[in-house]
Amino acid sequence: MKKPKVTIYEVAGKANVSLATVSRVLNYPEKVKQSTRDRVMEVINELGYRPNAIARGLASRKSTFIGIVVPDFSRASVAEAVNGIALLANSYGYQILVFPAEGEDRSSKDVWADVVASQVDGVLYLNDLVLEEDISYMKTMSMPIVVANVMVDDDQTPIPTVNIDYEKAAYDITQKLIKRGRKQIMLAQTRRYYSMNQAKEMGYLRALKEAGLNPIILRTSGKPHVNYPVVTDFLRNNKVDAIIGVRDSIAVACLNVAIELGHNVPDDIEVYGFQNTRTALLSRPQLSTVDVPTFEIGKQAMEMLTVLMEDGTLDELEVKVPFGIVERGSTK
Amino acid sequence: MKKPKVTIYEVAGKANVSLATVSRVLNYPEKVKQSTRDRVMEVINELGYRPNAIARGLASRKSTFIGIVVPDFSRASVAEAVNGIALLANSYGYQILVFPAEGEDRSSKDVWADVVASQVDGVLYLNDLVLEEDISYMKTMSMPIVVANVMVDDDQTPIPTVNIDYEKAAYDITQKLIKRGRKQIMLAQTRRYYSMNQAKEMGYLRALKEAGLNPIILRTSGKPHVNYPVVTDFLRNNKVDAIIGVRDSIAVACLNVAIELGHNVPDDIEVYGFQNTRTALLSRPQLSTVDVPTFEIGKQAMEMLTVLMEDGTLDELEVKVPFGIVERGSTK
DNA sequence: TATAATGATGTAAACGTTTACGACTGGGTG
DNA sequence: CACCCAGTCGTAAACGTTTACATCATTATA
Repeated sequence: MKKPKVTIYEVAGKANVSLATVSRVLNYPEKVKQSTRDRVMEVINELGYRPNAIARGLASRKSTFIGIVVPDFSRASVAEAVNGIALLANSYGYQILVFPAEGEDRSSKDVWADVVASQVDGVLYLNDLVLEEDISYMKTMSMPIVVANVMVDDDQTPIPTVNIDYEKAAYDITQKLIKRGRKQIMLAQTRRYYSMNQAKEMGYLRALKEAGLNPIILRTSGKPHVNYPVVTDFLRNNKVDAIIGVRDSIAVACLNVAIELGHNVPDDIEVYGFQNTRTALLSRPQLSTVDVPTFEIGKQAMEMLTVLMEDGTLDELEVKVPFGIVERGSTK
Repeated sequence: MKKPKVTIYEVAGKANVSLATVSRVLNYPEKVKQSTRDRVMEVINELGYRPNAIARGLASRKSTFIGIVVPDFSRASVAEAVNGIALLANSYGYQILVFPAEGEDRSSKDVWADVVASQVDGVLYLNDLVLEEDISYMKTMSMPIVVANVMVDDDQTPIPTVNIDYEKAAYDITQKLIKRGRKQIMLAQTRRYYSMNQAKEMGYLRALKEAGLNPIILRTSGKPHVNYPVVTDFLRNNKVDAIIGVRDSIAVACLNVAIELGHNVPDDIEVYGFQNTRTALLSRPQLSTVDVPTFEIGKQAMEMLTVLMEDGTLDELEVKVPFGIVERGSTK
């Protein structure tokens, strides 16, 4: 039952070489002669030897661990990003360590303290609810960090980020609606402050201002069950001919309410969402939405992190991956 | 910029004690005199000392790491479970290491090899697509493992699992439908083999058999865009008065198609889903579904793992957490 | 043929902890 | 006063690697 871990010593012994040589065939194969390399590899396979990652980390002073600090895995945007990260991390030989960021009794301070204690080589920050506190911690850390799918307000000490241009995306869809003659365009915004949603609002406002239209903004929760009554109430009392939801789920809620109140979608009211999640396909009519390539964002972020860890510096501090706009039944 | 890591030596020096004492105040505070303990703690805070987790792991021969092997974070069931795991792991002082299980070029063998190399103290397996190969690996490992939200076919060497009784859940809702007079009850099943979905099918079949009814099973993909045409086609050619989808998303797809074909939900056709995800709230009518407490499952699994790691053994090898059935507009 | 350069391997010191063991106190016991 | 014991603390050996440096063999150069 108990399988005694096989160490580098036993491999060395059985292969009649020193442990340094074994280490070398693993890390710098070109530095050891073909014949001995083969012999060592054979023993390694025979014994099923796997280097102890912990010891390796200690000796080499790099852990080959990267940390991801994440508030909530069930948010579609982070889950997909994690998938992208995992894919790349693995092929680069990095292991992923998870730092949950949203416990009741867990302060930013605790989280970042854990991060430094864990000796990770780099950190990916995926918290879309951006905390000022976190930002300031990140700035003082000497560790490679990249931030994914978060807007960090521009500043003296910039932090590497990757995301899409949410401002422009919102601007684009708002403008589309305007061009189709819509005048009362409502933005269904979250109550809580999310940097990305703020960016969307800016784009929305910019487009409206250019067209000389007035904004109609409803701030509500992201949770469907508290959503419905609020939206229903709002839509009863305000005349609206288009709706942009900052998330697909919010947009779908609005869409459903609109239909229930007797409006026709998309004839009376057009609806756009944000993200292109699975839920966008499950509404009737299906939801038009901004396609955010979250998986791609995760991959990009990981890519940036690896070069940051290797070179210590980055050419592009802020990469924007392209977004798409997918038109479905909820718009014309 | 570069912050030199502070080690236990510096703390010891500044506090005028040996490094052993510092280590002791961290690990066995009761073994050191109050006054020196205070003094050491003061220095620790002053210097911002954090023990190097890697070195600690090497010396103590336990890593305080646990691994989670996960196929896909974007599946709602695993994302929530991970949240639960993270919450508990943290309060127990464990760090979470991620082992992605579903790369194109990654075999089970690779995954498990990584797991042993990483020196984790225990493993949580969340792959709902259960691979025979993985199971057999798990059985040979000497490591504490618990499997969450997966049914492992009973066997000589049982593996600790936690999930809900999917068979019974399916049985229960099927029976409810039968009692309400439904005769043509269709099961919308996944094409791919998932152990849990298999269990649902068993429960469905059992209830039908007891009532002397014939099963109507449609096997299709879980993905909405390939779903719709298949379901549409099927529903055109088969008479059905109730539908059970093995996932909420599938159920919603069926619900939408049914309405499009002119049926009335829930009068002509009742629909049940499985999982109680957000999407169940976003359909019209809202979806009745089996509530699977995934978060709770994750917590339980982590709980079991900790006792397994401490004691090396478990009283209950198979815990079932209670499920609920939530009735909404899609059923009567 | 002597010497330098190169390649292949071994030796041993790190890396930052934990922990068995031993040494030193001081107070209670007989 | 001799003894023992509990409470504290320090010493030093692990833990399993990586890697600078030393060593030795081999080949190229003059």
